[in-house]
Amino acid sequence: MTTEASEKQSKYKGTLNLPRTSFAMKANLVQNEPSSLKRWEAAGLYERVQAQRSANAVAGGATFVFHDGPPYANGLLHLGHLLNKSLKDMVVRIALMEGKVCPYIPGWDCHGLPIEHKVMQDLAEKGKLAKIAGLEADARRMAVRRECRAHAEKWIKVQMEQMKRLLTLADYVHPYLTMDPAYEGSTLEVFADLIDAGLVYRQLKSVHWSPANETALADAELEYYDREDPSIYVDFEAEDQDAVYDAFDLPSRGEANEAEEESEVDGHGGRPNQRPCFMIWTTTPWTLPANVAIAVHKDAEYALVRIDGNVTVIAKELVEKVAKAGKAEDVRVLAVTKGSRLVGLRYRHPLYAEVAGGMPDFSALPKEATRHADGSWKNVYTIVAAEYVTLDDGTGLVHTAPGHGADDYRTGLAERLPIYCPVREDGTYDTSVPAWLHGKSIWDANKEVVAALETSGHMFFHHMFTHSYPHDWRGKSPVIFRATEQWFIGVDTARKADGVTLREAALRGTESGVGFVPEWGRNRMRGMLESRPDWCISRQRAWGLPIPAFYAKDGRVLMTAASVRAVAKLVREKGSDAWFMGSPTEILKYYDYAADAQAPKGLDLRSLTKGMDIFDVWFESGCSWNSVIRERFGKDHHPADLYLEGSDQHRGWFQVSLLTSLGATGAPPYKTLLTHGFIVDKDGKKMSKSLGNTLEVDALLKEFGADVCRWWVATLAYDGDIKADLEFFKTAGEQYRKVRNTLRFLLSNLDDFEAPSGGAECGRGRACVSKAEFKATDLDAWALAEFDALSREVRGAYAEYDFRRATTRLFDFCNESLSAVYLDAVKDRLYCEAPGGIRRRKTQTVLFDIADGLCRLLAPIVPHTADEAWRALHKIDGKDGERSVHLMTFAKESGIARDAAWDAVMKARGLGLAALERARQSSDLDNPLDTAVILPDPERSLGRFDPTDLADLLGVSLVRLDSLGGAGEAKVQDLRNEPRCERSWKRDGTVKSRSDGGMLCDRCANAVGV
RNA sequence: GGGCCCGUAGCUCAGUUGGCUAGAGCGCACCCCUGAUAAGGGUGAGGUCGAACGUUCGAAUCGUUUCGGGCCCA
Repeated sequence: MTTEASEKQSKYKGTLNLPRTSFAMKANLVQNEPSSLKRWEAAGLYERVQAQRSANAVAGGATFVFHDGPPYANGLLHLGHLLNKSLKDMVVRIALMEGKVCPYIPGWDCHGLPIEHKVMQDLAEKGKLAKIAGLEADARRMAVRRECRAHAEKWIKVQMEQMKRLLTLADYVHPYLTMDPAYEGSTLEVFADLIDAGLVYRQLKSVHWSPANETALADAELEYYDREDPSIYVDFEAEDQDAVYDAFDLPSRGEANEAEEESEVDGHGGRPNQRPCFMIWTTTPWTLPANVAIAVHKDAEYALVRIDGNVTVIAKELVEKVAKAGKAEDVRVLAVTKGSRLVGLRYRHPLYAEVAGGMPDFSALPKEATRHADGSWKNVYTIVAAEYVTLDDGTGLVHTAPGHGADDYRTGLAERLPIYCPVREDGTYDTSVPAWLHGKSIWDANKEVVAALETSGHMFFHHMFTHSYPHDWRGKSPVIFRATEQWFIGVDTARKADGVTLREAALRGTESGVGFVPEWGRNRMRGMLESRPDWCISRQRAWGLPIPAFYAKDGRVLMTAASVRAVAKLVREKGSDAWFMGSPTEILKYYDYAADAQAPKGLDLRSLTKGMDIFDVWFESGCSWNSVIRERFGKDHHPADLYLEGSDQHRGWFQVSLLTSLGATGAPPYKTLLTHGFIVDKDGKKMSKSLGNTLEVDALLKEFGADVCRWWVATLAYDGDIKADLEFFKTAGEQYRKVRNTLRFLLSNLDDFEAPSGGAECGRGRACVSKAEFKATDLDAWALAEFDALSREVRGAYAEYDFRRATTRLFDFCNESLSAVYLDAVKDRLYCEAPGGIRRRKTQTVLFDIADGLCRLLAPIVPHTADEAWRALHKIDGKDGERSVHLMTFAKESGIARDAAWDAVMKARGLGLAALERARQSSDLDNPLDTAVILPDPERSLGRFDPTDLADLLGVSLVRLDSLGGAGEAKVQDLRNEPRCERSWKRDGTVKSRSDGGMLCDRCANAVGV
C-alpha cells in the first residue's frame, strides 16, 4: 500500500471501533488443547464440578447416573472408541450443564483370552515358555497372570491418555478395572446371588479341544491350516424297511408281486425288496463311534434313490452331486418325501451292529452326559430334525455326535440323546467303543474306521481331500470338538424367589421396563433374548477370575452362595491371585461350613481340590452395575439412567448385564439403552486393517484436534452405519471454523465492553444495558429472541441425545442468524458509533449474552474451544484455572419480547437482497452502500421498525417503505450522486462538509466530535 | 441361511398421521466487499427419493419382491 493510499484510508480509520481480540482465528487445536487439559487437571475440574453439582443435589438438584461400559485393555483406541467415548462425554457434560449430578467412572475390561493369547505369544517369542511350562500348575498360572496384568496395565495407561486427549471429563484418578480386588470380590458376590436364585449349574458342552495339549481352547486360540482328511459317504441301514417306504408313500407290495423280486426294475412305485439306507457324509470318520442320530431338515425334500444297486436316502437336490462324487453309474430316484416324514425312523449303527444291544453302554456315562435325558434313549439311532441342516454339502443327512460338535450338542440336548464322548483328554478312545478301537488315537482311527466300513459294505464312497482345519495356535496340532463339563447360568431356569426365568424376566424388561434409543434396539434385544442358549460361564484359562468351586474326591462339588461369599471376602482383600496361591482351607478361611445348610454333607475341607475354571470375561463386565454403581454410589443409584454402547452390545454387555442384574436383584441395571452403529468407510464397507481403509485415532487427533473430531461425532446420525473418511473430518473442520469465527467476531467487538460480574443484572454505571431498555422492534431484541429459541431447541435436542440436531441448529444459528444477518447488520453501529453510544452498548450487551450462552451450549461438544472463548469473553487470566465454562450451567433464556412483524421484516429483507442482486447483474451498481432500497410494505407493518435497522439489514444507506404498491418486488435507487460519508461510507442524506474538512454523516460527525 | 437396521442432490442429512413445482448445510460455479481478511456477504446450477411390481384419485412416505451395505447369529 502506498503512503498516499494508506493516509487516505486512515483519515478516519483510527476513530473507528474496529474488532480486536486475543481469540485467534486459527484454532491451533493440536497445540492448545493439551494446555486446556493441563489447566483442567491442575484445577481438578472433574472433582470440582462433581462436588459443585453434589452440593446442588443436596438442595434438591437432580441426579443422572451414567454407567460407562469397559473397553478391552488391549491395543490402541480405534475410531469406534472415539465415537463411543465422545458420545458418552457429551451425555455427561450435558447432564452437568443442566446442573445435575452425573458421575463418569471410566472402566476397563482386563481379563480374558485376547490378552492371555498375546502374552503367551510374547513369552514364546522370548523363549520363556519352556521355563513356565515346567512349573507346577498354580505357579504356572501365576506366572502367566503376572504377565497378563502387566500387559493390561500398560494398555490401560495408553488408552487412558488417548481418552483424556479426546477431552473426556471422567474420573481417571479412580477408574474401575475388572482385575481390581474390590471389583472381583463384588463380582463374586453377584455370582453368589445367582447361586441363591438357583440359576447356576454344571453340564457337559462341546468345546474346542487340543488333544496334544489336553486343554480346551477358545476361538481366539485357533489358527487355520490346510489338512488332508478322508471325505466319506456312509450308508446307515434302516431298522424297519417298510417304515421307510411308508414315509415315501410307496404302495405296499402285494403278495402276487413277490415273483417280480428278482426282476425288480422300480419306476412303477413298487417297494424294493431290500433294506434301504440313510447316507451320511463326514470328514471326521473318528467321530462315527460317537454317532447317536442323523439330522435332516424337516422342510427339505429327500429322495429315495437306487444307486449302483443300493437303495438309500439322499437330499433330492444333492443326488446328482453325490452320484457324481461317487462315480455312480446307475442312479434312479424312486420317490421323494419331506424331511419331516423321515423324522423318527430308526437305523442300525454300522460300527455297533455286532455289539450287544446294538449300541454302547450309555448307562456307564457320567451323569452329566445324561442328566437332560430320561434314560430311555428312544431317540438314539433315529432321524431327528435340525434347523442347521443345509443342502450345501454332503447328503443332506447329517451325522450327529453330540459329544463332538456344538450343533450336535444342542441337538443332543433337544432330542434327549446322550452327550456321548468316547474320546479321552489325550485323544484316544475309551473302552466304550468297539474293542478294535480301544486306546487308539483318533487320528489313527480315521483309516481304521474307513477300512471297517468298506469291509462291512457300508461305505458308498471315500476319498482324501484337503481343507482348512482349526489347529491349536500353540502346538500347531489339529483340534477336535470334545464335550467337557462346564458351568452355566440357566436362562430357562425358574428363579427361586418368584419362579420366573431369566429369559421371561429379560423379555418383560425389554418390553416395558427399559427405554431404547433408537427404538429398534428393543426388537433387536428381544430377538436375541428369545434365541439365546444357556450362558456358559466357564473357561479353562489362567487369566481371569476363578469360578470358586471345590471338588471332593467322590465328585461332589462345594460351591454354595455362602462359600462363594466367603471366597469373595478373601478376594476383596487379596485379589483373585489368592485362589492360585492358597490351599482350599486358606481360601475358605472366612467360610463356616457347619453353618452352611446348602453345602454337601460330610465333606472334609482339607481334602478338597480347587476348580481350574475361570469366568467368561462377559460375566465380569456384566456385573459392573454392582461392582461400580452400587458399590460406589449405593443401591439407590441402581438401575443406572443410561448405558451407551455400539449395537453389537445387544448380545454383549447390554445383555449380560441385564441377565446378571435380573438374576441377582430382579431389576434391569439400566433405565435406558442408547445404541450407536458401526463405523464403515466412505463406500459403506466395513473397516479392517487388511483392507487398509482404517483411520488412526492418534493421526486424526494430530491432524484435526479433539474438538474437530468431537464436532464430527456430534454431527453424525449415529443410529445407523457411520461412514468415515478423511474428507468428512475436513468438512467438520470447516464447520468448526465457521462457528469459531463467529465466536471470534462476537469477542472482537466486546474488547471494550465491561461485563456484568457474577451474573449481575445489567444496569446504570456499567457498559451493559438493561433489558428493560430493549423494544420488541429492536434488531437486538430479534437477536436475543433468536438465541432464546436456539437455546430451547438445542437443550431439547440434547435431552433426546440428538446431537446432530443440536449441532445443525448451532451451526445454522452461527452461520445464518448471526453471521449473515445480525452481525452483518450491526457492524456499522459497532464500528462507527461513539464507543459509549447507547446504540452500540445495547448491541454489545446482546453480543455478550449470546457469546456467553453460546459457549455454554457448545461446551459439551467442543470443550476446549468453548472454554477458550468463554475465558476470553470474561477476560480471565491464562493461569487462572479456577474459572471455566465447564463449571457453569446452561444460561437462562432472556425471555425478551420479539415483535410479531419480524417475520415480515425478514421477508422484506429477502426481497431487498434479491433486488440488489438484480441491480448488480444489470448495472454497474455493485456496492449496496451506494443504494437506497424501496421495500414493499403492503401490510403497513414495517413502519414501526427503526429505518436504520432496516437499512443495516440490507447493508444499504437508506430504506424507504412503499405501502401503496402492493406485495411486489423491492426496488433499488442509485445514490451515487449523493455525498458519501468518508467514515461510514454511507450516503444517508446527512452527509456534508464538517469543521475538520471531512465529509461526514451526522452520526459520524457526532461520534468524532466535529 | 436367520434376526435387527440402513440406502433421498457430488458429500452429510431433513422430510410429522401418504397430498402444493422434494428441502437444508457443505462443496461447486458466478458475483460483491476489502474496516471479521488464509475472513465476510449475495446469487445460482445440482435429485427418475437404490431397483421393480403392487395398493391408492395421489407414494420418498404403505405392501411384496429384489439389489447393495452394516451389526449379531448360524
